[in-house]
Amino acid sequence: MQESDDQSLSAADHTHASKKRKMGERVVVAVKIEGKSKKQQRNEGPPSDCWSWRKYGQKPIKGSPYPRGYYRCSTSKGCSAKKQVERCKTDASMLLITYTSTHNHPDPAPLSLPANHSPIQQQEQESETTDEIEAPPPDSGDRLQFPQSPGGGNPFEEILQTPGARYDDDLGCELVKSEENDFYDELEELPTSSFFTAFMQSGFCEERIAVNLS
DNA sequence: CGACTTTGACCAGCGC
DNA sequence: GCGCTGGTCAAAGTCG
Repeated sequence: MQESDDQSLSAADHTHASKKRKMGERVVVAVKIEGKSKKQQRNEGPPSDCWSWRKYGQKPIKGSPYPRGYYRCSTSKGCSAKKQVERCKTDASMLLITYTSTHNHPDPAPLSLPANHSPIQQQEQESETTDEIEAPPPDSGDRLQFPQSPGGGNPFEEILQTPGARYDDDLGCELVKSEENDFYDELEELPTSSFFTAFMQSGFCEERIAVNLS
């Protein structure tokens, strides 16, 4: 379904290249979500970032109770941008979004957050809890609540410019806590890669924390 | 009807 | 070299 024709060219090309653990640049973003009803899990997903994403796979990840969802940019046909969404194993209300590759097309639309960003709507905390946590669906809504950056500035920059910065403080997510944290340890390093900056400029409009894995 | 999600299978990288 | 694991493919089903 996905790569057909024109795309299969590049796809076939980067299918090999991008297959497994060799993804070049990645940006990991930690996002806290408040509403966790099933409804929200279904209709809302990872923070909407201006682009539309299409899910193309989901896999249970070893060491994590939650599956990881694989999304591909569907905004533009030939776009190779992808992202992986998984829940923080220590805090189901945290989403870890890993962006790989860059969009090879301009912003889909002004997408303005303010417009359709009905702020913090997650009053909808039904009684259904996280019993069935599944990989969050692609972004479509904005009912996710993102932590405010302490400085009121760009959360990315916050981290980028704060070498020892950890996002758990602001998010209330104890990401760094025990021996399992080698995973998160990797997340703290934030080399300002060109990819990252490009990424930032390309329409990243939610408040979230980004971490860069290298 | 088109776009998207779900799900199982396949393939390739990595560690032992 | 083998097995494990992660990432992708592709068919079928669902939804608007």
